[in-house]
Amino acid sequence: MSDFFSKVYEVVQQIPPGRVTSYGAIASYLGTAGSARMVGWAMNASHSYPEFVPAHRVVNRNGLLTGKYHFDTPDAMKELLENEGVKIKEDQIIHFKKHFWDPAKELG
DNA sequence: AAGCTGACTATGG
DNA sequence: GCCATAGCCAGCT
Repeated sequence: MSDFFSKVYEVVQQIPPGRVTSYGAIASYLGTAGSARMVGWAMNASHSYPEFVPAHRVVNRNGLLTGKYHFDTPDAMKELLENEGVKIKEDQIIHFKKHFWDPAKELG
């Protein structure tokens, strides 16, 4: 497992319940700004990671649940978020900015 | 081994 | 404000 993937998982695991962040924010925090795709790719590969990775708390910059179809069911991502108090409408997080969790800001 | 792909984002028309 | 284009780079075929 490359360092990049491990670091992505470590950051994602530190996202508090009810909070969300974006692929770009994580990439930027890891010093690989512009490689947001790799963060998404890491999520795609998170199933092979030995620990639980709350990939549902990572969405695109618009708060859109673009990765919902990569879960067991298309509604799994939405239900997980709503279970944590995050409202979803039309596959988009309501008050996204309010729930946004910036790793660079929260983790220093 | 060489190319394609993608859970993204910024930019320009 | 929506559509097209272009960087990004690791894994998969």
